[in-house]
Amino acid sequence: MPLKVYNSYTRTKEVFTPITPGHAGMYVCGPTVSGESHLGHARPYITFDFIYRYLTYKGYKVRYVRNITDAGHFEEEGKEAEDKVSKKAILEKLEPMELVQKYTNLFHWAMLQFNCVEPSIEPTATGHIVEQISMIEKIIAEGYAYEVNGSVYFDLKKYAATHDYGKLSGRVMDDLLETTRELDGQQEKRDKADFALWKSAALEHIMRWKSPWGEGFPGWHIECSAMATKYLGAEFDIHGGGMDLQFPHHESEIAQSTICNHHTPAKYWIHNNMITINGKKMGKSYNNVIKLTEMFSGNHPLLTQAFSPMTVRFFILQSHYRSPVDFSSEALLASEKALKRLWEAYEVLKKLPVGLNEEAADAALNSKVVQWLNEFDEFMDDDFSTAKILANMFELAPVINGIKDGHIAPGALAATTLVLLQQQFKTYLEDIFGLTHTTGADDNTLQGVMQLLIDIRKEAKIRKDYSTSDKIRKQLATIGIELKDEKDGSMSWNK
RNA sequence: GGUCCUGUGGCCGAGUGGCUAGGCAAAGCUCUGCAAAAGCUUCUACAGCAGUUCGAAUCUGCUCGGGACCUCCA
Repeated sequence: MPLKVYNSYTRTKEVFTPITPGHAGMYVCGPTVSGESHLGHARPYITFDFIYRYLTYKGYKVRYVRNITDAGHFEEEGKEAEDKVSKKAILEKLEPMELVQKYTNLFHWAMLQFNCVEPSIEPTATGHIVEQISMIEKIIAEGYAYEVNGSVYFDLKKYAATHDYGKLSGRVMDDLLETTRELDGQQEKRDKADFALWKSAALEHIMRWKSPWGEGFPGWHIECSAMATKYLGAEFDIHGGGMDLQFPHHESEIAQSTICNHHTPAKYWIHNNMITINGKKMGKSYNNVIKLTEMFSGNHPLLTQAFSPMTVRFFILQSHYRSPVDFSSEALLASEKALKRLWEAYEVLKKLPVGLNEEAADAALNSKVVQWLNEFDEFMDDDFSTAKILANMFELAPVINGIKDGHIAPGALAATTLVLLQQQFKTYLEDIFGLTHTTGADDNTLQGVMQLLIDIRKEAKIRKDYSTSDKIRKQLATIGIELKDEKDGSMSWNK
């Protein structure tokens, strides 16, 4: 079955055909480490994590490059161009690199919480100044950039005359010339829409590098182009990022790389939609940011409780990556419960004994189960429809529980079907969706203690000493261990 | 103002022109010492108006609402 992905560049679903058979190169715009990661950041990195995992599952050897932007952003503040990192560093009284390290560490910590696989290469902008400078030199040599007062700008008008600038973001060049806001250095540009490749550094600027045009720092867009080119080549398979990066970031990347490498950089552009909060995009300018640390601790006015990283991950998986997702405590709570239910079914499934019956006693149920399972790949191949797979899993959960509880005969499903069921759940929940849960089952000490408590409780129940049996169950619940009486008189527990 | 997306049951969310998405919440029942869990059942929606069609949540038009981008942004 071929994998189909929605390509933002062509606005259609296309069959994924990698440039080099068996290999896939993917570049995803990483975070700007001038602040703490928030819930909004969770979306792209979880999205591209399951995309990465799925490509790997499909047998591709994937090179996943995700950068760290630790230099070079411009921000209008009054009339001066500023470097975001430098500015924050002054505020926090830290060395710029100290600040960058701090937020990089926090970002890595968050990714670990979300169980995101580390990228193959995680290049930093500051580590690739040389590459960026040489790329700018090439663009100048090609005649598409010009230097003014130590800054270098991309000549957009010249580019747009022969290239389709605005195709990715659906923009018309003439509109851009009218609407582009006044930015610092506007008067030295040939055209308002021209963007900076290199920016001359004012005296107070801390982060600065020597260049053929004097001391300065790189423009925002050039870093991604330079690093993507270096590690993935002039043309690579997938370029990903949030939808809000389409313009101007990705549009500009296309322009730079096309001139420099004589080739459009990426074959497929994949963009995830935003997380909104009460219908509004989460962002500093809206003052509605929930940091990930706040998410996990529940320490935020908009949160009624703490939500675990896996709940957030599951929440994101429950909707399509190209749909906007509206956050609320209520929605998160629903996800938390849903995940718990699904995971418990999965734990049950792992323990179901596989019989030897080749034939299914219940042929209708068997074929339905097989169909639901086969649809997993089908849905994923159709532009990563994770929500539909989860829906199927919830169809299967009653079947699993039914077998355990005896509502469904043990031989209802063929042995091969049960094995397939176990495999698919493991593959999708753990390997592709990247969900984890520590049950405590791997902790031998805890196992022993629990067995002891279960034995005591069983004895109490036989004596009809319900105050003791209830006490054990209640006390365990307060420390987060749930004890269940099974239908056959046994007891099970989970953390 | 320009460009584009979107409006699904109490809430969150899938959705191909015709066939029950799913989850959460709620109600009833079964099981159980009690509970939890689980199972079964119920709740059948598609902003409004008009059109195309044998048939539309799905296509077209208009109206109303929400959002994104146009500026740093995941």
